[in-house]
Amino acid sequence: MPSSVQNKRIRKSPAARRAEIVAAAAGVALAEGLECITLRRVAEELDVRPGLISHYFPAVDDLVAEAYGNAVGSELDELLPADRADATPTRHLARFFARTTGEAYDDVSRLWLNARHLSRYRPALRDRVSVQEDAWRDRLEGVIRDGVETGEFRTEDPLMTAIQILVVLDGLGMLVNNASADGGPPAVRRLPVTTAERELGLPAGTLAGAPN
Amino acid sequence: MPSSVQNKRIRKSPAARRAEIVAAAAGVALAEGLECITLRRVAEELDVRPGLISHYFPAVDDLVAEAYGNAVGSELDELLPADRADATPTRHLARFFARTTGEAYDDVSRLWLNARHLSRYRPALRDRVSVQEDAWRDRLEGVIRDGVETGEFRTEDPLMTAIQILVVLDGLGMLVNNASADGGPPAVRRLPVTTAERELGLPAGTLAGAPN
DNA sequence: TTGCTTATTGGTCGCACACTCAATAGCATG
DNA sequence: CATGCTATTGAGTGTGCGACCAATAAGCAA
Repeated sequence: MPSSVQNKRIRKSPAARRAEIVAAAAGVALAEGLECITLRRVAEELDVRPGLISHYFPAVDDLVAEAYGNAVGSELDELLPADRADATPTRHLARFFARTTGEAYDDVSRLWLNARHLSRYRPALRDRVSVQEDAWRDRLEGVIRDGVETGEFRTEDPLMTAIQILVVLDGLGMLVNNASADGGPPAVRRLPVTTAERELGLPAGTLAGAPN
Repeated sequence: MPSSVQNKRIRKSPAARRAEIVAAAAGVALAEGLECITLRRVAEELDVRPGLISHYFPAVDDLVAEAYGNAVGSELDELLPADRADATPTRHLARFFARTTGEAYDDVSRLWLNARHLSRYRPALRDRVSVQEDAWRDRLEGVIRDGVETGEFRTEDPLMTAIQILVVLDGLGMLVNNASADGGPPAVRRLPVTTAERELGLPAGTLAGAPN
């Protein structure tokens, strides 16, 4: 008897099952895109019947929004941990750029691009994107503000600087599905770092390394 | 008898009909998005039967790519006319930014965003996006290069400058479906102009006006 | 006017989707 | 061990999509 067939029902607590569903949907979103979050696809992922997904998310749009928020939210925690007690703002920013420049970040770029486009048609998702946009901007602004206080950075408007960095990052992210092979010449890939160093009054190369 | 019902067939030359179909699809793409280019939707637009669209475009993906190329290509001609014999590079750039900053440009921003995401799934579209990307970059680089020659602009690397401007423009375009109301504070909306003036060694405000 | 080429139609097929709901069966509780 | 709650299933509905193809008629040429 093939072990892949699930002949016995597995009954879980609503909270656990719901979390499981969101996690599976987030995985699909990152790997294949938000429009691949379908009742059938997510159900298959968890080896349950599509009706069960509908039971927890009567409107699939809400699952899409939730999955997006989950994926992007935990990525932010990875990128700019909320409790940054141990390292300097400079090291935090360097870590930020090290990760956002890596190829592993492409899936995240794709997800942002995906979500920003799909927002056009799905109100629930649009709201979530706004929330995450604010969260990313606030978190980055916080780091910059800290750096200004310690004297590591120099900028008159931390918020504007944060926005500027994110705009450049988004602009490069637009190319992720397209850029011939590697994503263009190195000078282009380093545009976000260059922008940050310029706007923060840092010598070139300060944020380029790859610390812990 | 209602005039809206088409009881008599209208037979056109293949070239004319094909152009008509592409134009209609481009309109749908700009107004509603590339995923709304369906056999049924385009046929309705032209008051013909869906089968006719299939006849001219056996694979709908090719029509999508063609419609995108048509819309974005003619927008580029509007933005940066190929034969720029009459005005200075500065005036051309000012015109460029005047239009790209206007609200009327939002549909174009949406289309770029749309196309860049959809490229993930549709190879034909992906190729077209690459072509248009190159065209926009080359055209902008040309204007910058001219300006450097006349001494109006000052930059060591016209290509890199062009890319930088387009990246910022794309980054702002990411917000088009989302940005609360107007698209953020004025300082943010002017980011592309600010970037251009900085990178071209121009005094602030040089490119901000709205010439012819 | 007649005939012929072919642009255009009308109808159909199969697929994937979200959503609904009564029936079923895990499993905790007593 | 028996029972009740409810998580889970299975089956079905309706919609919109791309693709396919034989039949039809527009309009040019003879």
